[in-house]
Amino acid sequence: MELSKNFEPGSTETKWTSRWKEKKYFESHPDNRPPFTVVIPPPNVTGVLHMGHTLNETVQDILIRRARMSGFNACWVPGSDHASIATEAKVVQMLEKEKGIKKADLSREEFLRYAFEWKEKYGGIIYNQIERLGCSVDWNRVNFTMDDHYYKAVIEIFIDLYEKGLIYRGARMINWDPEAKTALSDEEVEYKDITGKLYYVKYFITDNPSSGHTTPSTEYITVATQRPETIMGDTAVCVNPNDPRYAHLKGKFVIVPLINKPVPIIYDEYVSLDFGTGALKVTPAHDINDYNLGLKFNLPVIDTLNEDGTLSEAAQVFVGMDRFKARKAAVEKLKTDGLLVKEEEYSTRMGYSQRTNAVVEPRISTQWFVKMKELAEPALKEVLEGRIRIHPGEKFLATYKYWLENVKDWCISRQLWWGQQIPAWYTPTGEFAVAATREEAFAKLTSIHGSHLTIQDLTQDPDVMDTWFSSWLWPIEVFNGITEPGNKEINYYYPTSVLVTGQDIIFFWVARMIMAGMEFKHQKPFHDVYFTGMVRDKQGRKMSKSLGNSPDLLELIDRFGADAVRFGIMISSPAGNDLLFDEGTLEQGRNFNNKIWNALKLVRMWGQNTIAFTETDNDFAVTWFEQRLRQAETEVSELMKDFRLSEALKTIYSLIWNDFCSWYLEWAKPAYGQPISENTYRKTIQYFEQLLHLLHPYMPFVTEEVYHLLQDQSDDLCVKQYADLQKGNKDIIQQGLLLQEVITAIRDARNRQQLKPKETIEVVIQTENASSYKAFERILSKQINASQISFTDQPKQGSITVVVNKDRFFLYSGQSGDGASQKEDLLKDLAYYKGFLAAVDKKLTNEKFVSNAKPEVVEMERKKKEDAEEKIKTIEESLGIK
RNA sequence: GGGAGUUUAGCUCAGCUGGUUCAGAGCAUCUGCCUUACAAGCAGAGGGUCGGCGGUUCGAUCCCGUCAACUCCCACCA
Repeated sequence: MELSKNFEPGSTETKWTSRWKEKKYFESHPDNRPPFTVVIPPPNVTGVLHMGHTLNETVQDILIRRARMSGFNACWVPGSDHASIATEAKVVQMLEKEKGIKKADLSREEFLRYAFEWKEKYGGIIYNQIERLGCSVDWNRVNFTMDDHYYKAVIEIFIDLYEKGLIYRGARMINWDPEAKTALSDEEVEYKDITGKLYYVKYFITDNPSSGHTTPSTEYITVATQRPETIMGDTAVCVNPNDPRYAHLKGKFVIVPLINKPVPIIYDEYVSLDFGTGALKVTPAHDINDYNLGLKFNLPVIDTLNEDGTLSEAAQVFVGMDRFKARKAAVEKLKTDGLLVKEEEYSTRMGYSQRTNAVVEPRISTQWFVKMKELAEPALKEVLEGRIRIHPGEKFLATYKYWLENVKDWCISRQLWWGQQIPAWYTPTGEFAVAATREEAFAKLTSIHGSHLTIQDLTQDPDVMDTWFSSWLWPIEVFNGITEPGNKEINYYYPTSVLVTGQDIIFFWVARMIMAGMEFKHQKPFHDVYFTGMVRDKQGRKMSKSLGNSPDLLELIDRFGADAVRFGIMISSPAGNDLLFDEGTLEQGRNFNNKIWNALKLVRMWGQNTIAFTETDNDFAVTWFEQRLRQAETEVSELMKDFRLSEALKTIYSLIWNDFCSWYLEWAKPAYGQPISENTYRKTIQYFEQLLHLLHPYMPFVTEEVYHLLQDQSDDLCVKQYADLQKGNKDIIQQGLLLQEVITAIRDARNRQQLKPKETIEVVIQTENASSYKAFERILSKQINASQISFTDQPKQGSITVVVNKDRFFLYSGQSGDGASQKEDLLKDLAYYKGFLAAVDKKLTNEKFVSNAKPEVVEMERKKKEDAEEKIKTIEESLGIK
């Protein structure tokens, strides 16, 4: 069979994807092997995978495939997340744009039907991408956070926590997203620095209205505010009690501008003396600090905003106007009223909704909360005491610790339809019960409140739960661990082995999963956490859909091949470090594919012309590479153990490209037209297979394909088990390095003498250990294109000299060499070694060094000194100095 | 305002527990090659006082302090 010029990823990928699937290699069932479990961080069903996912999935697949080939029962659970708010926003948008339907015109059931249709469509796209990337997931185990059993689990957990007193309902100041019209958790708010304006507004002093006389005054307090549109919600002005400027105003009131309403002046140390004017307008409904002041001083709360961010009836003016328009209008009105003292630029931070990017509005509202303190404690301990290991280590430990130690209650209700509906049932008079069904709730309520109700009177809480309130159960409920506690699967697969995820969701997800694991399973959800960095574009920006700077994964796979994409994303991404996405590394990956492909072509060619002949002249190549391979396998194994995947890949890459292709294959190659010895050929295939085996977790397709093209195989590479590690023989490896060094030095000398590759040279070697050179004489002579090599002849006149260690090589090309430049090179070397020797001598004559440094270090320095002296002697002799 | 991270060749980045036989890789550059697997390749080469300053040490790219630049996270100052 004629092989194509280059590796063709497309057909190979489809072939092996379906073959692996047919053979059910990636399906896992509990058995008596040790499990290696990974649950995929479920991507949102809002769209397609971006490069961050690609990195995550690749890392997981590498770990899973390596475990599978190391004797573990590898189980990788795929799935997706319903992503409550993000998906609902997308569906609403789609309905309006494509069908002209408004959410308000749909019933809850109708809306959910559309949402499920959306999920089917995009979930499918995501799963296809995961498959195209070569991920060895168990497709029988697909989970979705809104599956029936999963839904049930979330409800069960809610009820459980409520009954334990860890969930409560109450009116609090929360983050409100006016665009999605829902509450958000603290973590869903992103702060950005912006330049805003600070407006200085006059509040005229007046008497306490209850005193009867309300004498208008010409005196006023100037208040600084960023938000003049909330003035109508003011219920006080606050100053510091120690502020002499306002000390005389005790008991006085001020007139709230725009609506001319008197409110009291209150005194509290919360207000800084030196910021703004030292006077603060207090708007309890629209600012968390003001809210707290309001509680303290028992101030009324006037909510002047509607849920969509327009001004409410309570504002009295600008009713129905959007908050930002109202701000402008309020400023205009203040100007015309002569109440605006000045406005100035002001840099501040503003909270934005992570999902809709709307400016978040602090708002008082009745929501459901999880008490976090109790849950946080065991989750913190588990990590601090080292039972869950985070990679890379300390970097994230501090962040994790700080967050858990200062964790605030978690607002979990969302005013949305897409998600698990809160299992709380209300009577017309506002009492409620938490229960899984209407019937149970009814039973509970009648037992407390009597039986004057009918079951139809109950209404369920319309809100759904925060998406993370379902995701935090992921490692448990994908094995039905909540709904069928103690089942065979959960017992076998849990705790999972490694969680691979982005560092950006350490609070949202990782910390909460640990809490859930400890609370509901009394056991950590995973042994290790591997944080990947963020994938950024060339300008260093985070790749995101909104910026449109994330390339399309399928297009990349089409252009470079899945293996190349995996290679490119892995080669430059040590754990936890950000990586700039650069197509150059994908090209490198594609070239690597071709390198392997071409090596395959060479070996297959050899296979057509072998000879049952075990001549010794190939033996050094074969002996050397075996040891080199063992050494590299050990290195890779160590690196993998430490999750240093990027470095392990580099090691394999260099092993294949340099050691195997550039050195070994050239060394083992028979002379043109000559057959190769059976032994060398067999060994070559064996080494090649081992290399493919080692690389397979990173580049599954090309390795599987080449494995089968090397020779007929009874098994498939993806399930082939690794053999035990063996130690490489250092002496042989060292000899190989020496040979490489000699070849390179002589080739360099040839280049400097401008010898054409085809011109042969005669070589005389002066060395004390001719025997080791004789062992690779054939290789050496071929690699440097020598017509003859002698260990005894006198160097011919006009030879140039190359020195490697203590050995001298005289090269004679038949034409007069450039003696001057050759001498120059030797002098340069000489100067270097003399400097080197001086440095070593300085150390060895330093008594403090000799007495303080470790003996082996001193010994090494002595060796260096000896070597350098030998080398200098050799060079000097060559130069005829001595 | 706290906390963390980054700063190594022209570019993108490696470098684990301090020792000039480890200052490295890929890309880019230069030289020579269509050599019978591979020009998406082969054989070579050049290029960095490892951000600045100070300290610990016999010895620091690697430890400590400090300064500078960039990045991220956390925090309710109008």
